Amino acid sequence: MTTRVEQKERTRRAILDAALELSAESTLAAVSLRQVAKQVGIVPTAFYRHFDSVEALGLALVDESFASLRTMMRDIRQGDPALADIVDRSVTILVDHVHDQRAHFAFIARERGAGPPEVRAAIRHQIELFERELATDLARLPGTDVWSPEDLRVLANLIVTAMVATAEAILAAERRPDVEKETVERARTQLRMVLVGALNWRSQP
Amino acid sequence: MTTRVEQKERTRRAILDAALELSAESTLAAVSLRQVAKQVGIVPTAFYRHFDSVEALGLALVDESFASLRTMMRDIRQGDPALADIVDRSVTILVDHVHDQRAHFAFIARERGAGPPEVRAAIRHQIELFERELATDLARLPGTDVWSPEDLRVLANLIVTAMVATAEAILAAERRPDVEKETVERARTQLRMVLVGALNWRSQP
DNA sequence: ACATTCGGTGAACATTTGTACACTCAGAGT
DNA sequence: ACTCTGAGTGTACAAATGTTCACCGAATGT
Repeated sequence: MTTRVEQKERTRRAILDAALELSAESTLAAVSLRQVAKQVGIVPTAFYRHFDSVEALGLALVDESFASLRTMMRDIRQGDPALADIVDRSVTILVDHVHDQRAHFAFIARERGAGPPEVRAAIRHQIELFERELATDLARLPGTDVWSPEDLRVLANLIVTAMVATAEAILAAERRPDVEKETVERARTQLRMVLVGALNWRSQP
Repeated sequence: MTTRVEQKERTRRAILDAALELSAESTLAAVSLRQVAKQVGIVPTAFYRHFDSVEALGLALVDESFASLRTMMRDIRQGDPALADIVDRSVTILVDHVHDQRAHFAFIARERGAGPPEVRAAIRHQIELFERELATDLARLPGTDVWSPEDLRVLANLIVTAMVATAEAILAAERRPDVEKETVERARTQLRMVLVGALNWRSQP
């Protein structure tokens, strides 16, 4: 026995999952409404009961994907800041979440560059918000009080860029643990390099 | 008066340009053979005289795009290494080339994440080669003699990642000089931060 | 001068696409 | 009990897709 809203939500989920899966080969822009419908097991026209278009579907997926990203961010904040192993912990959490939310991360990585303009813009905006949050987090770290707000934003941007690249590399590593381990180790080293740079910032020209 | 090979080459170019332009809205994966043909002004079947498929076209575009990237790399190498303003010069050259080869850079940025798997792989490979070249360049800089080859690769990867992100940001800035200027300034600062980190590397834990 | 090569043509095809429209029929509100 | 709402159905159609095939005609090699 199923209530009406339950059933609708279930179908909606099925559509989202189908789109996630189908877009994995290339792009959401290359996914047709009919493909999604077939995969879900509904008739094409029923799609419109849930989304106005495939693009609207894409925007919903962006929301969903970044919601899981925020969960990750919360996890990272969860620990003692100013801890020595903050780098290791952050990278580990990132890796775990990429494994956990593989489809979502892959979706963002793909649609960030390709994908309908609106979707692209939405992703860009979310990443920017992300950077801002990281910047305020960094401001709470000891030793950053001599930093200008702009430099903090610049640093946050660099870190986010590196982490996005790391996530993409992990996705590309697919099921090769050795490659992945190398990627993770690289990310840790890079973060440390950046931190060394940060700590010595403004002490030289 | 046109020789036969000339005419063929001209049509080939027209196809490449059309694909570059059409794929700018979303992705090459979403571009149909017929769209390309129509844009070029040839009949769909004539397309096959030049490429086996749209994917093959994509691979050709990857080659072309990276050829122009190598030109840029050569320009950067052209100057006195170990120069103090090496950062400024490199960033300036990057910006110029992004403007000059806008379509190619945009193509790579898009198809790197989306696009047919083969195209993705080709781009990934080229970027890796790029990293390697940068690593050997870095090895020639003074002060890097205490670095391990692995750390050099890691550093090169970080720099390339940041530069790719910078190029993407410049493309996203479109025709807004203020945003672009900010982006460029950010890239310079980031490179300096990374260099500060690099110079102090191994001198701390 | 003549035969050949080959880039481009044009018709034809089976599929797939997005969307419109009228419909059913079970759960929800009264 | 009775109506109403709305998710999902089924049919239909014009448009666009990739690929095939036979064909043309001008530049090319001999």
